[in-house]
Amino acid sequence: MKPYLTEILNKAFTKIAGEPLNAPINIEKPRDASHGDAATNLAMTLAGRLKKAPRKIAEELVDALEYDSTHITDVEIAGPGFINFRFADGWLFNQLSDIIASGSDYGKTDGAKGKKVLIEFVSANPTGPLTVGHGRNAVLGDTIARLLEWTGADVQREYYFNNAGRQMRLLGQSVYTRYAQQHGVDCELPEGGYEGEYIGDIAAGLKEAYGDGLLQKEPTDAIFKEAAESAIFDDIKKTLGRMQIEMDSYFNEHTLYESGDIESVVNRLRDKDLVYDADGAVWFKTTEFGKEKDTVLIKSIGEPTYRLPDIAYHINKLDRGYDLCIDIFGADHIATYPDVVSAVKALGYDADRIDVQVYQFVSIVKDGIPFKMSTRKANFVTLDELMDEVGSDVTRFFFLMRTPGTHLEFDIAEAKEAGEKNPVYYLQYAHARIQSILRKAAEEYPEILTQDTDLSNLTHETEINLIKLLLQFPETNETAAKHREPHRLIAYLNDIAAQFHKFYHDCRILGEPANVASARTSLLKAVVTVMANGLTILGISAPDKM
RNA sequence: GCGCCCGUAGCUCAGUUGGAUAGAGCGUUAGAUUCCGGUUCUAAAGGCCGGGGGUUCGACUCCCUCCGGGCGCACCA
Repeated sequence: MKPYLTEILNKAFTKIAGEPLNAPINIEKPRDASHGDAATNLAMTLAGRLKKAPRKIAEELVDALEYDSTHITDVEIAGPGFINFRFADGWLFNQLSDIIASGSDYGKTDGAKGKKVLIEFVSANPTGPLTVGHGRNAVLGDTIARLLEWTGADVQREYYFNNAGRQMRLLGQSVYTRYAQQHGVDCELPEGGYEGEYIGDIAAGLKEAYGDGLLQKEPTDAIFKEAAESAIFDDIKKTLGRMQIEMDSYFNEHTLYESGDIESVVNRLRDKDLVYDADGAVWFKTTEFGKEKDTVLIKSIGEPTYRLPDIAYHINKLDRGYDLCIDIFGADHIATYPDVVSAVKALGYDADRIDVQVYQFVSIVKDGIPFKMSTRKANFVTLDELMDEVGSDVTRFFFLMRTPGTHLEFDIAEAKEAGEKNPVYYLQYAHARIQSILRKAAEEYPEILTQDTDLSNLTHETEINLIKLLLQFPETNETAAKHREPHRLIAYLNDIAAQFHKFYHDCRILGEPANVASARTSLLKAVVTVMANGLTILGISAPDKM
């Protein structure tokens, strides 16, 4: 409907102004249904350009407006100069048929068609199981990816990790310690070593495979680190799988060294006179980009800081030809990405192709008290533990229901008892209930499966409102994808469920005349389509029975 | 001290690129339905949108300032 309204408004403008508009027209759904189904503020925005009162412009526009009465039944001017439109029922019925015909494709748009997108998320180093803290990142990243896919983008999910460095060294040594202890050797974890039980499990695995054959090895021997990395990564992938998340690629930071990308970035920045040596270290002139201090890229001991591979990684992604590279970052990384953007820009890339989404931290409340999680100290709640309690659907829903930009207080106890009172059930229940009605309707009215349905039997206000709501699904997906905010979709599905229940209350199917039952059944097919498609985007199941 | 995020109903939160009378859920109160599926619906009460300035036809939304909370400001990742 929007393209149509835009078209007729453009024509009307040309008629009254003698020139084309050449400006976007804002069309939105009024908050108050009494203001119609769509409204534009065009007359108000034109007040300056035409040097006339908004209401006067609105009158001229409406006089000049030519519209198809099978689409629109009413046009009126209201308030300071809004032009309100009311849709024709016949048009709504046609749209409803389209929804049913589109089925599992309904809601897909071409807003991001042809775009190659790489979305990097999770990216936890393999030092331990994924925790509730990683959950928000993982679920947000995956759901944003799904939203972009529904708007036509070609999306690649990538997990970036680093299996070198101090933390991984400590991890290997910790495995050695447990391995030795399991053979009766009296030794202790290195300072800052990993205390989690899973370290013992990995050690036990080595014991089973090699007996005591590894006791002679040094604690720093690669075999311990590699065993740990492999076991932990298997776990991480399993956990992600339980959450319906599958990565397309895993990118090891190390490859940036092997390929020479790291060196190349430093040299290219040096060529631009943005890098210099001082105090034995290599510095990036971030003061050129408005920062108070320059930033170390390579420490005096010759090891790069994490910023350097970060920059190289982003250059690498852009060189791989993605139109858009999205990063899902926790709030603690908020200060680092400006450096990456600065470097990328300085090297001649379009920084708009990098989109960093920062979400606020999840604070954990366990047994009524907040506590700080630490992977090293084994003081955490794993995602697996959480899913054992509440399942994948509730877990995903919990992380998605709020704006990414605000803090999420995750009360473990509340999530565990969430069960029946959790809002996700409101959506799933609506879906299951509709499926049940459809099953019963098919039994009672076998003829509606074969006959054409006359949708004009949908006359109740609740029915019409429901159709109008269903039609907002594609736009909701567009908006949610554009803003990278899945919670908008949740809010919409909530509206759908509520509006359906209103319908359920007002309009019956079983026991009604066949023509009415048939039309209402069609309506419910469309509702169930939107609900199922919406839940699919969220990665949440849409059960037929509960 | 500097930078970023947040402050909306008793609680948890929405609020589309600045739009018309600021919404929902939970909780409270009063009703309806007892049904096609137990988790349903309707209504009421509840608000100086943290405070104060500014921008304009119009501000929860944009700018400035103050207050309050969180996070980040390493030759750690």
